[in-house]
This record gives sequence, C-alpha cells and structure tokens, in this order.
Amino acid sequence: MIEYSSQPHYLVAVDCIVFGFDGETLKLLLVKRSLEPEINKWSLIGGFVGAEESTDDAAIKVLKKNTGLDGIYLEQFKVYGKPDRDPIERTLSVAYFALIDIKKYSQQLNADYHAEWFPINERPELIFDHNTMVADARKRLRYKAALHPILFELLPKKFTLPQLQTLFEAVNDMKIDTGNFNRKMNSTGLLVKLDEKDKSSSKKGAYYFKLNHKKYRSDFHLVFNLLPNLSLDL
Amino acid sequence: MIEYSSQPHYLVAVDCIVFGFDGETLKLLLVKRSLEPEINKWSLIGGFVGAEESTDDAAIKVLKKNTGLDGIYLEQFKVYGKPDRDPIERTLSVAYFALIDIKKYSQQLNADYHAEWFPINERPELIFDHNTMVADARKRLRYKAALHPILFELLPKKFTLPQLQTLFEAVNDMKIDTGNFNRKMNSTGLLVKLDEKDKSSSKKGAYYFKLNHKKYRSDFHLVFNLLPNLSLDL
DNA sequence: CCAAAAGTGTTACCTTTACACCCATGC
DNA sequence: GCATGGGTGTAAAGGTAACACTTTTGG
Repeated sequence: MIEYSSQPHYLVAVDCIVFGFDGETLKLLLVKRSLEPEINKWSLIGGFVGAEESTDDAAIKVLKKNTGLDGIYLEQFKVYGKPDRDPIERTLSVAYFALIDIKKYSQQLNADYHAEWFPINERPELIFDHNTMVADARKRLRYKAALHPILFELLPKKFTLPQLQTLFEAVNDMKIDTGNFNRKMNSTGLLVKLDEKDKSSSKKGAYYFKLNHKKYRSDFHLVFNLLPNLSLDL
Repeated sequence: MIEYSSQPHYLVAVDCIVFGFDGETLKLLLVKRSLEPEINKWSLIGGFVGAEESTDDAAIKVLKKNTGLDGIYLEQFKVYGKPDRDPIERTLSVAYFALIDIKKYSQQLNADYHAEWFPINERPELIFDHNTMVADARKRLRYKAALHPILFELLPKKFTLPQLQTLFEAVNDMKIDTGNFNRKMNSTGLLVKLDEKDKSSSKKGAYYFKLNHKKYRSDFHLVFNLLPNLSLDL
C-alpha cells in the first residue's frame, strides 16, 4: 500500500462572503458562530469540508443550509493558509464570494440560523481573519464587476436602470454619470426593456428591464468596460 | 481543551505552474515525480505544506528548491479540492503560477532536480489534474497580462520592444501590430530606453529598454489595456 | 405650474486600428 | 543597392466624459 508517509494533515473549511443588495446599500450576510472558540461572535457563513465533497460542493451546501437557496452565484477567490489563523487547530479556509438576490432570501431562515444582513460599511467585528476576507472579497467583487456583468446576480428579475446604477455606485463607492451609464448598459445588449414601469421612486417612473440570459451566458467571459475612468486597485 | 471534534483532516499540497520565456516561445518548467504513485512521470513542481509554514511559504520554498531562485513572481490562483484528485489519499492542492526570467534559471540545477523546460504547446502528459491546472494557469496568465504589466517578470533586465512583442504574442497566441504595440508600451511610462542596441536579430538593431521599477510598482494595480481587441475568455 | 427623477442629445477629446511609410545596415 | 527587421506617421472610426437639455407626472 502506497502512502504519503508522515505528512501533516489539516482541517479544511470553506467561508462564504455573501453579498446582497436591497436597492440602496450593499449588504453582507453574517451569522453568530455556534461553536467554541469565539462562540456567539459574528462570523462569515462557513463550515468544514466533508470527506466526500469537493470544496465547491461544501460551499454550495453551506449556502443552501444558511439561506435555503440553490443556484447561487459562487466563486472561489482565495485560500487562507497561515498556520495560526485558527487558534485551536490548523485550518485552511477556502474563501468564496457569493451574490444573491436579497429578495429571494427568505426572512424566516434568519431566525433559524441567526443569520443577519449588515450594510457592508456598518458590519460588526468578525472572528479570526474574516475581516480580511471581507476586504479581499470586496476588492475582488469590484474588480470582477468592472469587467464582467456579474452584478446582475444581485438584482431581482425585474429591475430599473436607476437601480442598476445605484448598485454600481454602492459596489464601487463612486458617483456615476447617468447618461453615460445608461448608454453603456444599453449598448451591451444584456438588457431587455419591459413595458412596465416602476413608479415607486419617481413620478415619471422608470422602465423595468430584465436580463437577456442567453447573451449574459454567452458574453459573460468577455471583458466589458462597465465603469467610467476604469482604474481598479486589486 | 476546545477542539473541533472529529472533522476529517486532509493533506495539503502546493503546485506551481512555472512560466518562462526564451525569446521565442512560452515555456513551462516540469519535473519528474520522485515518489509513488506515478513515479517518473512528468509533473508540476510541488510539495506538501509543512506544519509551520503558510501555503505561500510552501510555494516559495518549493520554487527555491527547484530553481535556486528567490524573489520569483508568484500568485495563488486556485485550489483544487475534489475528493479523489489524488488516488492515494485526499489531498488539496493550492495552485500558484510563477513567472521567472529563464536566463536566471541556472541550468545546473536542471540535472540535480530533473527539472526541464518544455514549450507550452509541446509538453508531455502530466499526472493527476495537472493538465487542467496548466490550462487554467494559462488562461489566468492571459487575463492578468492583458490588464497588468505582469509579463515583464519573464524578461531579462534589458529587453527590446520586438522581444516584448514576441512575448505578448506567445502568451496570447495572436499577431499584434508593431506600430500600435510600440506606441501603447511607450505610453505606459514603464519603459526606459537605453543607448545600447541589440543587433542579434537585425542589421538595424533594436534599442534595449529597461523597466521603470518605481512606476511598475506604483501602477501595477491599475488596469491597463495592453492588448488590441481586448476580449479575454477566462 | 413646478419639482424631481428619468432619460436623451451634443460635443470635445482621446484611444484604437489599419496600414503606409521611412530608417539603418550587413551583405 | 537591396532585403530585412526596426520604428514612426497618419487618418478614419469609434469610444468616453461632461453636461445641457427634454420628458413625464404627482402634488
């Protein structure tokens, strides 16, 4: 029987940075940690990787358990592998960021899992290196969102251009010129204008759009320039 | 004593996709695997992560051991975490891509470690999922190289514009217009023209340039547009 | 009618692309 | 002097940014 002699073995966890958008601010889904150490402190949604599952599977499972949702946009972005990042025992964490339509998130589960949305700039202190993870995830989200139409994952099926613009402004902490933004978005071919208007935030009303899913899938990998004065900072 | 009960533990390895450039083609540094299973088959440079080192440390160590080089450009890009990717025992692999100036690589070590450069398109079959890793690393390199001036890491201190262009063409499998390429590169402010010329490949000779390291460091994170018809495909 | 938000138009400017052209020199 | 690779010039087309302007409608 071949074996890798006496190499050390470690625990492996996944942690998910779950972004949501309520129409105004970018939010983060956090849970109260249910095990020692640091029990009852705020933490990212995470869990250990089981023997029969891939890290991707583990992340999907953890998200399903905490939000009840399937088919969430999920992207592995970094491994945190410092020997002492968990004080109890060496644990590597594979970090994923997730984008979910906050409206799909059933509020009921909130109570079950002690999960809660926080505006990203008003979040509590997190355990271990989770604060760093959030900062890294945010940079990565900005980076990716400037080049790929990823932010649609955060919006409901029907959305308006002003909503979309607010989302881009929230993610990137910047003001964007409406005229240029609309032209740019319309020119991507990703938007399908609906007849219906959203009158909740103005008298004139803003047309609803939906995503052209076929084009979204086919063009997803292309590099767009969705931001003015593109200068990211990853 | 707090502990994480009976969660499973796994081996953790790092694997490095090491790119080099000889002035003509993009190359990959491979080694003959020295342990069972698949002993003597070609493999990426890798090793297990020791108890006292981070994954980054482990990657640096593995590279140092196999190339004798310090200060290599190294970037973690993905974790491979399928349960059965190693047939002997579950092992997660943290993949890094590395860029080295092939001229700095001391040929002598080649013999010591059975490492060898292969043109990227004429490489042998690799063990496990290493073929996938190479494909992924190459995509990632293209992506990053289109937006950040990362390819200078592959060049010697002095280089010419035609060399730089050949490198971009090799990485991206495309022909690039010389005039436009030169103008774009010169406009970045990253190049310092030297008085000396390289006459090895033409009668007229091509001016040597060196990298403006200060500008390289300060502007590294900015998003350039270093390729024509930018349309990547990560 | 007016305020306020949605959305369009206009223009100056810059970048990109394609390609023609000039330059230097060893043979 | 001419072939060869190095390097510059140019003009058309397209994209970007700034901002003025029009539209709609509830109060």
